[in-house]
Amino acid sequence: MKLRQLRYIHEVARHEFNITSAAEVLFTSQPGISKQIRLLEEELGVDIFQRNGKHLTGTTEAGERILEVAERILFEVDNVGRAAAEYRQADLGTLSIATTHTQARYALPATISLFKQKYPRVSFQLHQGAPPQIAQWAAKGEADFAIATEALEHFSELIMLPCYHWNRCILVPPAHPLAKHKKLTLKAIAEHPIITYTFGFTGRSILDKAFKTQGLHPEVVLTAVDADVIKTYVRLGLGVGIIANMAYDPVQDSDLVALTAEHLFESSTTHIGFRRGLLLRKYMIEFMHLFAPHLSPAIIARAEALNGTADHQLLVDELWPQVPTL
Amino acid sequence: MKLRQLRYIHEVARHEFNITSAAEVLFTSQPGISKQIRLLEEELGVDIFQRNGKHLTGTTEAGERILEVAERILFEVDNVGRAAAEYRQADLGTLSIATTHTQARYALPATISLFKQKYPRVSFQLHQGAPPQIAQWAAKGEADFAIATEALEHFSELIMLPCYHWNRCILVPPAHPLAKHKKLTLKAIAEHPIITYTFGFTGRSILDKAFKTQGLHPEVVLTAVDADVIKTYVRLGLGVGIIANMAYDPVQDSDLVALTAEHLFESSTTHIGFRRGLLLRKYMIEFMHLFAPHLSPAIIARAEALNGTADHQLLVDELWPQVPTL
DNA sequence: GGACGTTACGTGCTACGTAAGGATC
DNA sequence: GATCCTTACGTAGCACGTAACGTCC
Repeated sequence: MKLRQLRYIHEVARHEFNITSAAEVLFTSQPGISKQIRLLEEELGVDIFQRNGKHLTGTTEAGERILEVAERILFEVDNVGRAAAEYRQADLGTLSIATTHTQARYALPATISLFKQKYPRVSFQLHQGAPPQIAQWAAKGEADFAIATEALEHFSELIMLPCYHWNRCILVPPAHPLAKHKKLTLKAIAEHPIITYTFGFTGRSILDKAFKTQGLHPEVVLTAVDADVIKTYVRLGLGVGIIANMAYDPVQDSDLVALTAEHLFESSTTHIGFRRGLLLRKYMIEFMHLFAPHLSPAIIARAEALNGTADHQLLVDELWPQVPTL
Repeated sequence: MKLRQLRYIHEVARHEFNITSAAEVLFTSQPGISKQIRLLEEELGVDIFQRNGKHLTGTTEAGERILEVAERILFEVDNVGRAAAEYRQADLGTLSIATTHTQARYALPATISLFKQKYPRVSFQLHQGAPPQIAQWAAKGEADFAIATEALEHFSELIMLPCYHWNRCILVPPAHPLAKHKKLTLKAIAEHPIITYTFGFTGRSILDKAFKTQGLHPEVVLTAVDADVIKTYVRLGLGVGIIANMAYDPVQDSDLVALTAEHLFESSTTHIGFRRGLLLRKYMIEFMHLFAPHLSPAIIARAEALNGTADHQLLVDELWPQVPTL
């Protein structure tokens, strides 16, 4: 068994069992891959791929399991590279973050700016996506970190740490009747058309829960992935915006009125997640610390050591009071 | 990076950084290993081993981390082999169990006998050792299963499942004053010299705790790893034996009197543990099931999926009532 | 001086790419 | 007919073993 063979079967599986396109990505010849796959199958004594004549159509049951393990091996091989890079040049490397619009636009810029200043030689990548996709990127090792408020908790491959709590505000044009309210209620809000986040984004689930528990059924006229779109339609008078606090900019959004809604909704918590077993470079730890100061290197090391065991929740509970609220 | 190179550095590290002896074990030449190590270090851009002139003296800091990851890779490579073997010939393979004397002598024979009958083509190995060593064997992948009552809980690399609860009995010669007691007390026992298990074996810690909480300090005149030695000295009249229930054989030990001590001591629980991420062959799952019938394939699959996460304890709690008492 | 690691060198294996052949859709 | 995989074959690189050399203790 060779690492090369594992790379080949992995890439072929990723390319819907098309050897030709896998060969292109791997910068090698198609017959080479074909041959190596055969050799591996021969060595292991089982077929990995199902074949229809000469065409690969899928994996065998054995292949399924072999591919899972192969994926872990390739991930660990990357870890060897990271470990070596750390001691070769600690300030050189890559940092790939998968996150949502809200984080990328409002929460991360300050941290990234600081980070780039401190680690100019780290090649920084930011990938924007929907929460489930973000989680998957991190789980598959295609991104180092996932930063999001939703959908991370169901990936047992990810080690999750709380970064900050936040809540929402209500956004209306100055002339809107709600703008005069001293103390908003859910009932008052629910009487107007609502513009807020798409389901599955930026704590939308908590928002729905709040209305539901009071038996309210507001009319949501528009949902968007990002606050900028929401603001645009609030400006057009289409409805009342409900956005994350940090998405309201007192200067740029001075033509809108923001009313606190912290007493109306349970706060949400944004988490950072990384794949179990990911070898964390020093600059990665530093990045987490910059983004969430309570995540000290020592705390992160503990989270790594616990590695998702039963005690992880204890660590999070211990950490909880220190998590800042935005 | 090649798998071969990882095997080389792993084996060299295991052989106290002696390339020559590693070469012997790997059935290859010493210069070959030397060369490959150099190539790997060159490729990674860091030294893995510390050198004093031409002699290897230890690992570098980077090497330490690289070796850790390499070890995991090699373990996963074995998993690929296991996965393939499973589908090639499901009833062919090896099963290596690390356990203590007590388990090997009293708890396991019945299961092993059944297992060998059902899987005659599985090469079965049993390694006896002290609990910490057993745990380490399983954690390092040198044994598939660890079965013991003590010292397994502190290895986070192991997934542990409860097999059975058991308690102790008091063993005395027929003429001994305790033999007439209707209902034994700790105090009565503590007045006699005690012969029992060595600390760290077979639930010894629970035994000590029971006496301690009553403020009793019995004189332990002899400790042994196994009940056979204990019985021998009880027969010689050296003291009162305290052994595991299952170690008393009514036929063979008919010259001794066994008095139940279940009301005196907290019961102990024997666990089976396997390394996280170990690819379990069907016959391995079957073995666990034979040994502990409540460990059904479905339960084991759940334990595997939880993989030591926070929910593992919940599974164990759920399982607890079904764990038999011997 | 003995054990150990490295360098040098010749050999054989093997992974590769190109080209040709066959199967599938 | 286009796409895709396999077989065939020549080539280049590389890992290996032996032998010779240098180094450490």
